[in-house]
Amino acid sequence: MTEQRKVILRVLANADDHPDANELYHRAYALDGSVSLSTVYRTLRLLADRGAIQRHAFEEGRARFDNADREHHDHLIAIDPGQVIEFRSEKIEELQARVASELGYEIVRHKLELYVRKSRD
Amino acid sequence: MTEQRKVILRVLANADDHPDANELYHRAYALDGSVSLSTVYRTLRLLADRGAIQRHAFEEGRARFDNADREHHDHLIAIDPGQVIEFRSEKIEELQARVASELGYEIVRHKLELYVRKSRD
DNA sequence: AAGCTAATGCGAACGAGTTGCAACAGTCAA
DNA sequence: TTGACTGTTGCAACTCGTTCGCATTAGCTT
Repeated sequence: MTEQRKVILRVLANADDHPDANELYHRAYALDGSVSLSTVYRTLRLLADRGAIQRHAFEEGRARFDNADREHHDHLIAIDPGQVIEFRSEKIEELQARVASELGYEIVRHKLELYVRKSRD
Repeated sequence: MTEQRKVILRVLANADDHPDANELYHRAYALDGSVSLSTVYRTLRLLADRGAIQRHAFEEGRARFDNADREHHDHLIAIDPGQVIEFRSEKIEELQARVASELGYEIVRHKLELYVRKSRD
């Protein structure tokens, strides 16, 4: 367990938003100037492969990350300011499982993303 | 309306799977050797911007396309053979709208992907 | 302290997608 | 039919996020 990994893990643990690799690199670099972007990518890949963190591929191209120790949630993505909000609907989860099972499948994982804008009223 | 665009449109119209840009390029090239990859990308972007076709960003990185003249549907993706099945659940659509509106948003578009495997029973 | 392995930083390479530019095709008016 | 104007094309060079090769270094073990 190297110093760089410790720093990256600390940054991840303290992140309550959904930072991308570059953002994580900058936060880690601020704590320890010996962290490189390659190491951030390598560590993220390692952790995601082991299921220790969650990798999200939203539509913007780059990947975003969050801790996987929390319970499953879906994402509501505001398109103008690029904000990401988490939510969870038991009913939707149930219905998804039903749809899959009616077609003869069981769900391994799923992704529900609502791209939204503030409703004006 | 140039010859190249006609060919690309024809290929898109005949595609009942979800091909990516490169696959579409090869299919178009087979019909007309004067089609280039740039033009495929440019045409896809044009059509997607106008809503004439649908761009899907699944987890593999590259984008896949299908005709948008059909009604909205979500995707059920079998992970071992890589098959993509379309479905639609009115109830899920409703619940999504409710979740968003409770948080003060309205849905612009959404994406629901169920990654599944055949259920053994 | 020595030695071995695994992790690091750097820069170069990757793949999907975009873009600048000069050449070209379509369309329309005369 | 010609010419001219506008939009589209192919090519190569580029971007951006991410990965990789490699020589160097850090972290454990004895």
